Parts: sequence; C-alpha cells; structure tokens
Amino acid sequence: MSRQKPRLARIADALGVSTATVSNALSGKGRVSPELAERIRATAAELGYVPSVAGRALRTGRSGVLGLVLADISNPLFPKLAQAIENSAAKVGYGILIADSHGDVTAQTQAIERLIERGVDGMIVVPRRGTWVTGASCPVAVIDSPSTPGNTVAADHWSGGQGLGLHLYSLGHKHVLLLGNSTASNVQNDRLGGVKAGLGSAKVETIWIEKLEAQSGQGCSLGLAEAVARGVTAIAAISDLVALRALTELQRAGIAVPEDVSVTGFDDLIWSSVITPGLTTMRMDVATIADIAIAAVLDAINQPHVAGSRGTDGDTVIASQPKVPMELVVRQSTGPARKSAYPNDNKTDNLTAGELIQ
Amino acid sequence: MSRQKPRLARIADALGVSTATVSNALSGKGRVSPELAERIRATAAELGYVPSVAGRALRTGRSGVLGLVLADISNPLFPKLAQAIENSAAKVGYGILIADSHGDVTAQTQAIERLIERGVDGMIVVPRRGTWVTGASCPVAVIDSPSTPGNTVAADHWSGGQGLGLHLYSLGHKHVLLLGNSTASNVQNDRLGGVKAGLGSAKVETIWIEKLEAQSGQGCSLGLAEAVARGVTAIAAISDLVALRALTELQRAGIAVPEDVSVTGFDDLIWSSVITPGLTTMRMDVATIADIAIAAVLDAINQPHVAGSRGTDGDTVIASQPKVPMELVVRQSTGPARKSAYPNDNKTDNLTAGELIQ
DNA sequence: CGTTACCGGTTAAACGATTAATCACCTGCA
DNA sequence: TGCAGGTGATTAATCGTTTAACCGGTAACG
Repeated sequence: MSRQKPRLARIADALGVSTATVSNALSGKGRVSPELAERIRATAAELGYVPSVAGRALRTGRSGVLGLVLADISNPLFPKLAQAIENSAAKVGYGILIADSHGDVTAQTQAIERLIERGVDGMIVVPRRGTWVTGASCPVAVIDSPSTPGNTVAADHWSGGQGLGLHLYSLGHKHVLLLGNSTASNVQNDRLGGVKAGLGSAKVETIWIEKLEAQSGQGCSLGLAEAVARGVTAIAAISDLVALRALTELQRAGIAVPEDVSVTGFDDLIWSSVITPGLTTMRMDVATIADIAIAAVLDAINQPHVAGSRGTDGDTVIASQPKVPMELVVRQSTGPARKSAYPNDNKTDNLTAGELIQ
Repeated sequence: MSRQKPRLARIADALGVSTATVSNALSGKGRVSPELAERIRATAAELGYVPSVAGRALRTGRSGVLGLVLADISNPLFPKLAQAIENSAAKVGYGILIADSHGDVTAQTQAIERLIERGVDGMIVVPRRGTWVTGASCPVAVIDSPSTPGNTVAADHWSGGQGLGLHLYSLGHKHVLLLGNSTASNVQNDRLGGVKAGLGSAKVETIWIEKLEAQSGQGCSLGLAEAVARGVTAIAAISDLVALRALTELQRAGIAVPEDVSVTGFDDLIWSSVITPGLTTMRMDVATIADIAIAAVLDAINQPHVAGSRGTDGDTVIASQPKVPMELVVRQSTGPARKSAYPNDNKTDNLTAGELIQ
C-alpha cells in the first residue's frame, strides 16, 4: 500500500470539492455546511491525511515550534523542566526545539540564533545567572527568579526558603548553617534570604562553596563536622545536589541525620526520595511554571501587534502570575533539634548510636 | 531600522540578478561566476539574510529537524544524552525536537506521531525497555543495548560491566553483591552479566530491587548491612542512582565505604563526583554514541532510496559501529577488600573508625 | 418589486526557496 | 562561414496550505 502521502488536493478530488473548502472544513474557519464538513473530516481521516507543516508555515508565517534554551542541559533540574514544558507545549499544539548554551554567553547567543534560523515562533529561556537574553526577534519568556528584571515567571524561591526556615524553626533549630554556591545568583540569594526570614531569631551562618573551593580546591571538605561541633543543629543547602554532598560528608564523619543534625535541600530531584534518610526539600511546581511561560509566549505571538515597535524587539514577555508557590516535602532528613551539645557529651549519644543499627 | 526580513528576492533585486542565481550562489550548487557569487554572499551577509526554513522545506521536502523521543525525560541520564545529541545534530545543521513518552507504549506512539506530523526527517529513540518502535514513516535510530534486536548504537554495557568486575576482582573482592532493578531490561542484564564475567571465580549474589520492593514496599531497606555481615565486601549497583541508595543506606548503618565495603555504579551522573566518598562508576561515551546515531540517521535520509520499499517502512537504521566502549572512572568508593569478617570482629575495626574522623 | 444580506462554496494569489529547462553569448574548430 | 559545445545567467514551474476576493442563488425586507 505505498500510496503517496495525501495532500489537501487529494481529499478535495475524492469529494469533488475545492482545496479551499477542505482547508476551511478542517480548520473550522471558513463557511462550510456541517454535513460536508463532516464528510471531509471522514475522508481526511480515512486517507490518513497529515497536513504539511512546511506548507502551512510558509503561508501563515508560523512554524508551530517554540525554542527551549537552557544554560546548561546537564543541570539536574532540567529533565523535569523540559518534560513539563514539552507537555505544556504539546497541549496547545506546539513543538519544542532544544538548544544548549553550554553555560557561556556567546554560546547562548549562538544557540538563540540557531533557533531563530529554524523559524521558532517564540522561545523559553532559562538563562545562566547574570547572562542576558539578547537579540531574539521573537517573543521570549524567561524563567529565572522573581527578583530578576525581565523575568517572566519562576518559582517563588524566597517564600520557599521561608517555608523551609519555618519548618526548621518549628522543630526547635536555633543555630543553622546555610550552604550556598555563589552570591551572584538571584535564585540563591532569594532562597537563602527566605530561609533566614523563616528562621526568625535563630543564629545563622553561611558558607559559599564557590568561594571556599577557590581556596581549598574543588571537592574539598565543607567542614560540616566542625560546624556541628560548634553547635549547628541544622543545615539548609541551596539545592538537593549540595544537600547530598553535605549529607554524605556528614554520614562519612559518623554524624547521624537527622538525630544529630537536620539537612534540607531545594528542588526535589529524583534521588531525594531514594537516599537514606530521604531528603526534606522544597519542590517547585514545574508544571505550572511551564504552563504560564508557554501561555505568556503564545499570548505575545497571537498579539495582533503591539502598537509601538514592529519587530517585537527581543523584549521578554510578561506573565499574568510571575511567582509560583513552592511545596514543602518533608522526609526523614529533618527532625527536632538535639538539646545537648555535640560531640563533647558522648554519653546519651549512645542511644542515637543504638538507633543507627535498627 | 525596521526593515522587513529580507528574502531571496530582496538580495536579488539589490544586485539586479535573479533569485535563482542567488540561490545557486548561496548553496554553491549551480553555475555562478566566482566573483558574482562573492558579491552575492557579501550583500546577503550585509542585509542579514536568513533563509526561510519553511520555504526550503516545502520545496525540498526536508525539514532539517530530527526528533528525539525518550522513554522518560526525567531519567537522570537524559540531560547528558540530550546535550550530546543536540550538539551532534547542530554540527551537521540539524535541529532537535523533543518528545516525552512518559514511559508507556501508547504515549510513546503518540509522541512519535506528533514528531511525524511536525515533519521530522528522522528520529532518535531511546525506548522504554521492552517497548517497540512502531509506525514511524522515517528513518529511526534506536539507542538501547547492543543485545536488543533493532538497536542502532549503544554503549557496550557488557564490556563496561566486565571492566567494573575486573576492577573489583583486582582489588581482591571475592564476595560481591549485585544490585539490579528489573530482569526484563536488556541493558541491566548486559551490565550485570559483564560484571559477573569480570569477577571470574568470585562469589556473587544478586538482588533485584523491583522484586524486593513488590514484597517489602517502595523504598524499603535493601538489607545491605546483613549482606556485609555475611561476608560481602563489594556492591556493584546497576546505576549510580541505585549506588547512591546503597551508599547512603550503608553510611546510615555506620558501615564505612570503601573500608568495610566497596560500592560501584554506572553512568557517572552529575552527583557521582560531589558525594563523599566519590563514586567509582562506569561512564558511557554519550558524545560518540550521539555522533554515530545522528550519522546513521542522516545516511538513511540521504540514501537515494532503498531499492525495495518506497516508504522507508519504519525499519530502524543500522550504524557502522554498534558498540561504543565505556570508560571506568575510579574514585574513592572502591578500595581493597577487607580481610577480616564483619562485624563479628570489632577490634581492628577501630582503626577504620579512626579514619572516619579525619 | 427592487434592494440588500447571507449562504455555501470556488478562484486565484500569495508565502519563499529550489531546480530543471532554456537561452543568449562566446569560443574553438572544421 | 557554419556548427558544436561550454558558460553564466534567467525563466518558470513547483512544493502544500491559507485566505481575501468573488460569485450565483435564495431569502428577507422595506
């Protein structure tokens, strides 16, 4: 059955009507009698008609494809985000073309250019911190941080941090260590700022890992055992990845989580639930974020045309709801603050040691 | 400067030549005098000409886009793979359209259909184990496992496993626990089969997690402490994710890695290097795999047309080199097998406990 | 009864690039 | 001089869809 792939004309011929009528019937736009429309749909389905995107794109000037550019695809959060965006886009009939920007600005610009050449109708960009989206001649939605200018939509990192802070505070933690990577990131500042706010009067220290590693070398110890020794009862990490690093460093040092110290992360990555103890973390609602971002871009695309600039001059699109709440996921890595100092008193600790075995 | 986006005709007008000549000059195909070609290229660049993919696609029947369908985008290995494939495709001027198949077969079929409708020239599929690629009317490359029929290219999981087994064996491990998820996966069977082969005469036990969890519930203990107690000195996990689960379960139980037991994974995921101890693992060469897969698909696309079936009937494409070697990454999670039994002898163990502090 | 409005379609012109066919011109050779 | 052959460019058809414009016919309306 090697029939040629049917075009509009073939199904028009089969029914003795014009291609225009078929087009109208299938798109439901023009004026076609209901019964004819039905017959057309039927034969279209029967013949296995698949519209040619190329033909349509050429005529309408729309490709039906959006670009997704990510600062660094190897970011562990990317899979969930890509999945969510692809789903949201598919729901409204759009495809997603991916582009990796390897983290640096020139590559990001090139990636954006490639997408433009491919004729995307719009783009979703998750930029590298600090970098700026530039020179896109189509609507662009930016997913970064609510406190970043030009941001379209993002998780409410600050409130999320606050929720985590409150969680720890309500467990009685009065001395908390914060683990960040870089002070240059809005997302990170938002998150840790929120945590501090949630912790209220508790004592707070902060370690910036990038700075630490610049001195002590990549992958160096974070000195968590010492921190616990000087009274820290909880560690709030900027991400699950950092939390994991902290958790294993603590466990390796024989410090029990959560009995001796609680640990929290951010992102709810895939492994957070399979490790022991399960990681208490703050999850972002990627599905909602994706929906909003896609909707915002589509709005801009379908805008008759903004009065002023004709070129849609690379301005990033704005969304109805820029902040999306995060969700606290409580697992086993957080618990009540220990009362006793550590590890100076090695007597009652035996009962935690006992728990270790179970 | 809101000039209309220049078409071929505009640059033709600017030089007083025909569009055909411009097209020929830019593509280097027809006969154009060198100097005129140069002038054309110059003004094209000056005017910022960007060819319309829609127009070209309509005429040539090629979209310049490949589809990438993944069983489950949230697979932690996906970022690296997607990145590699996007890179390889970009090198040869192709774009990558993503599609998520949510793991189940119907969704996978739908995803493939969506890609076809979008007019992709070919596809790369990383199928869910067991599922079969069906009904694609374009060249398809499958990345799964060398032992899967229809596979185009994949990492040599068996040899990789063997390498891991040899590594452990050379460290003196004579009693090894293998951790798999499901016996239904070719990849997993290849990997563990290879490990066994590499371990030679060593004693080997295997735990299939899916089976275990069916009895004892999701996220249950894997009983690793007991395994160590009965003499296991090394644990080879089917993936880094499982290795991580094992590592934290061990650490939580106060068992030192690698002093008391060595742990290995597969994949070299992003976190493998940041945890303590760093995970010894087997990395697949995603870049090479991507290159080969892309090349195979492109070959099929550019094939004048296979003598027989006109429809390129969904047969998966074959590659020049179906197996790509894996690379052993040795970190701190593996070490010499302990000599003494465990934990029956709790005397010399103090020295490992001493090491814990450092 | 004449004018208007609508209804269910058809015609034909784009959209932008590629490419086979054609053509004018020049050179070389008999 | 006449003809074959090559060169550098043009002409025009084509890909498949959308859509503004048009059209004959009928019903409504003043």
